[in-house]
Order: sequence, then C-alpha cells, then structure tokens
Amino acid sequence: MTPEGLAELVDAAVASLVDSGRVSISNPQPARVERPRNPEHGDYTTNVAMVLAKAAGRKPRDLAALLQEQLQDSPQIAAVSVAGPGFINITLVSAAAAETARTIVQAAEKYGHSDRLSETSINVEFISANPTGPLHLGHTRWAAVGDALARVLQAAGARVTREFYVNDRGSQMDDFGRSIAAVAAGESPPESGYHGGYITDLAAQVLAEHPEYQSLTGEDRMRAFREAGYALQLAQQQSVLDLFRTHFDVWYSERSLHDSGAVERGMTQLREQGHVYEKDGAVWLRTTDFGDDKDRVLVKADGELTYFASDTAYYINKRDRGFDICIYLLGADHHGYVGRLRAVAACAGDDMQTNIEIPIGQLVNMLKDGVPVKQSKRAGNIVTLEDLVDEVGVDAARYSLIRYPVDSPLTLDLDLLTKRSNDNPVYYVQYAHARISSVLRNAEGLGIDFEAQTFAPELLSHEREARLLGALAEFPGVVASAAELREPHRVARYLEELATNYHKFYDACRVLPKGDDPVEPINIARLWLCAATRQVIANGLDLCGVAAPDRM
RNA sequence: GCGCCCGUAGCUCAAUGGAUAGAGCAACUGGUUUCUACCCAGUAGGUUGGGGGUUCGAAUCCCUCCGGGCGCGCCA
Repeated sequence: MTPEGLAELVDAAVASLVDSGRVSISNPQPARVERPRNPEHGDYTTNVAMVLAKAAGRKPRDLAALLQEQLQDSPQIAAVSVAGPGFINITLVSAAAAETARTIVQAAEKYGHSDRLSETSINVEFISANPTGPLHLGHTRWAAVGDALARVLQAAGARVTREFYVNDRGSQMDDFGRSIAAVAAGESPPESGYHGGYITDLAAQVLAEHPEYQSLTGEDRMRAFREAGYALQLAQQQSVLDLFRTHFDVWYSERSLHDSGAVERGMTQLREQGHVYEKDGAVWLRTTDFGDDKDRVLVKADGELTYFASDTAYYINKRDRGFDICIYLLGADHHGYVGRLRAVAACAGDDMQTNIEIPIGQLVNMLKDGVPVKQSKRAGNIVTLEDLVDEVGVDAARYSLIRYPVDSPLTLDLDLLTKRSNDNPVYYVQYAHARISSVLRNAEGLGIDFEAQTFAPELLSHEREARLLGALAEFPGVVASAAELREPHRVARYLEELATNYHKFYDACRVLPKGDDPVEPINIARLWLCAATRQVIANGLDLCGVAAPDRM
C-alpha cells in the first residue's frame, strides 16, 4: 500500500460520506497523506478533515470521526485514530506496508519515476558563463543543481534539454583577446582586461599552435588571439564539466543567434505584438507593460544591438524550438534580469506564469582556515570548479552543492570538505549503499537466492522495519515534489533520512542467518527489504549524479 | 533611495499553513566475541532577528522595524 493508494482510499471514504448524504461537500479537494513526524502517530496521517471541515459545516473532529468509521474496515488498515485538532492517523497492516519492498525490487531503476510531466518539454539553461575564463565556484553550484534538476524533471517524465548559452559576442570578448595578446607580447593585460594566471597559459598555448600570430598587430592581433583563446577556453569548460558529469545537450552560441537571423526574426515578432517603439534614436521594448522597472533598449542609437536584444531573440528561439517551459537558473548577481526576462516572454505573446521560470540561486561563500575567502575575478584568485573537485572529488562536490535549496546562501568550509569526514553526508548515504551491497554479496556467498523464494511481507513487523518501509514508500512522492517545486535538494535530504532508517534497521534486525543456522523466512523477507532499500538509494543518488559504490 | 533574496541550536543548514521546530558537526555518556562502527543508543543545546496582524493552527502568509547579501547602464 503506497501513500498514493492510501490517499485514494481516503478520497473514497469522503465520497462515500457525501454519496450517502451524511455529509454535504461540493467538490471536495483530494486528501493529502503524509508520514507523521512523530512515529507514535502511526504510519500515515491526513489533515483532510480539517481542510474540509468548513465546507462541510462540521467540526473537524466530528468529520474525522465519520471518516474513521469509513476507513477502519479496510483490510489493509490496522488502526485509525482521530487526534489533536482533527488529524486522522492511520496504521497499515504490516503485510500491506511490506508489499512496497516487492514493488520496488520489481520496478528496479524505474521506481520513483512517474509520467506526470510527460506532456511537457522543458529547456533548462544553466551556468552560461562567458568563455573568457575558467568556471568558478558559483558556476559549480549551478552545474550540480542544474543537472540534478534536469534529472529530477526527467524522472517525472519531462523531455528535458540541458542548455549552455555561450556569450561569445560583445566587448568582453575583445577585452579577452587583448589580454591574451598583451601577455603573449610580454606585457600586462589592460586594466579592463582579464588578469588570471590562466591568461598566461592561454597565451602560451595559442603561441604554440600559431607562432605566426606573434607578428600580428592591432585589431588583427586582438581578433586572432581572441578566437584562438575562445576555442581553448570553451574546450576547457566543456572538458571540466564532462569530468563533473554535467553533460549539456546544447551549447548555444550568441553569435549563431545573430548569424542565423534569429535576432531579426525575434524583433519582428515583438514588433507584431506591439511592444516595440522608438525614442531618442534607439529602439525600445516596452517591458514595463509587464511589470519590469523600466523599458529596455534593443537597438542603441548608434545602431548596435544590445545584449538584451540577444536575450529576447534567444527566448523566442527556444520557444520556436518547441519548449513549453524555459527555465533559467540564474545567480543572485543577475536577479535584476528576472523582471525583464519575464516581460520578454509576455511581450512575445506567452504566459509569463507558465512558459518561463527563473529560479535565483544565492551565491556560494567559502571558508578556508576559518576565514572567508575573498574572490575577485580581476585579481585572478578565484576558486574554480577544478579546484573544488581536486580537493573533495566529484561526488562530494556535487552532493554538498545540491543538498541545499538554491535560494539560501551557502557557505562551504573547504577544510571540512577536505577531511572526507562525516561532515559531508554523501559518505553516510554512500556507506549505506555499500553496506547493503555487502550483505547481499554475503547472502549470495551463502547460496541464498532470495528472489527465488517466497516473500512473506507480514514478517516485516519490527518497528524499525516498518519505519524503513515507510521511508521507501515515500520516494516517488519525494521525486515528484522535487520536480514540481524545482527543488532537487529534497532528494538528497530524503536519502539521508532513508540511510538513517536503514542503519537503524540494520542495527536492530539481523538479516542473514548466523553461523550454521538454517535460512528462515524472516531472513528472506529482510533480504527483500535490503534489496529494495539499495535500489532506492541507487535511484536517488543517480538523480543527484552521485555514484552508488558497492564497496567503501 | 528603489527592488529582489536571506535571518532557525555554538557552527553549517532542514522543515510544501499542521501535532512537542529537526539533522549533521562540535561537547558529554554509553554500545560491536555476530552480516562493513564511515554505524547505533542517550544527554545537553531555541523568544525561528524584534514587534504587530491574518486563522482552528504561522519559521512559513501580510505590515513594520533591525541586520546581512545582491542588483538598479543606449555594458556584456
């Protein structure tokens, strides 16, 4: 019996009361069934009586009592009670709860997946760093979170495209080229340029491949170094993201947006929608029609297109490519763009409530030796994605970045992460997986093929078995809510709770027979439970993009 | 000045308007002749920044004040 199944049972109980005329509610909303925080309150609890009390014109506790009467005859329910202001607490018979283990083992890697977003095509754009330097710690957070979000959305059935927008157009590219060219000539980069040590490396690489560039001067020299440096830096970003297990489906070049005529087409569409006007020799988009602070310039008085013009065209281009929802994961330093981007969607004739979503991620701070690390791109002392991975590894880096909601600022203590200690819960979760794997290996060594034997779910009646089963049953709901709320951290938090439940079970319940003891049905039942738990941990870690090791 | 985000245990952080606000780390006390102790059991730690409001019920929603971060360009 799953929480979803139980919710249907409660809905049926409500409908039965209404149909028999004992209660009058028009259009009762579906019940929500949750696991209570306090285990003494049973396996599941629902607040449906309190929610519907007003519509029914009854006291919450009276309505709850009527529902209790309806529910307690169900063969799958062991006990129903009314508590507090009107909660209905439900305990399942152990066999009904334990069927979950069989369900999970049979569904295998599909357990937790659903089809509730199956009609939706979603573009998830994240990182979108300039190709003028290495990816820093902030980008690393978006890499981990964006990829995990994409995985969670896919698990909910959505068609997802991971997209990286390459800002390869504009004056910062020229600054980039001038900086490399200057260093190649043995000079310092210009004040407005780029100063990190990687510029020196890029200059050396460019010269190694193209020694003839050294003789170029002026704009030709800038362009030559710019293009060669761009190719090298983009390749570096791509390879480090590959290492980080974040694989983009589309790397979309801003230049290509212009070359393909998408910018012109976008402008035409916006004109047709009637939100474009001219003032002071410039062309504007009236984003204030849709809540933006001020209107935005598309074409400057000198005829140059703005960066914002690319943004508008890019959004329209995404919609033309068939995406129902465009998600932009932006850093807090770009939150000023939210208003104008949403307005772009509206100006293009879309619904800014549904077609565009812009979660804002707060920045990542760091402690090293207990002192905040000051990061400055100009000074070139940034901490890069590679640095973090070198320090703690891909699993710990990804996990520690996605286990927090993105809208909360995050402080990473590098010294703690470096210790590879339990301060990083990823080891706690991975260890549970490795521990179960070991038990299953030992079972195999004893010649026990539990899947070939009869599973007697009613034997899993120990309190800690019940709690573990309850946690396992929650997984599909957790994945679904993580997808709907765009909050992949829920999966990580859930895994930690699941791992705790497993360790407690393991501590109290012997799985394999000791010594020469015969194999009993309880051993078989517990092996089913172990296999189910391992499957859910593996599925959850996969949604995080973190490895599930068989040995540690 | 205006706008957005944040403020929860000593530290890092959870909690989809629900019952006694939870974990991990740090501190203290215990537990393994047995399947992986990277584990488990327990103690201690709170005016959820302050104040007001909404309601059966608020860390959560509204108002206000305080504190912190970020952003407010015909730059990209």
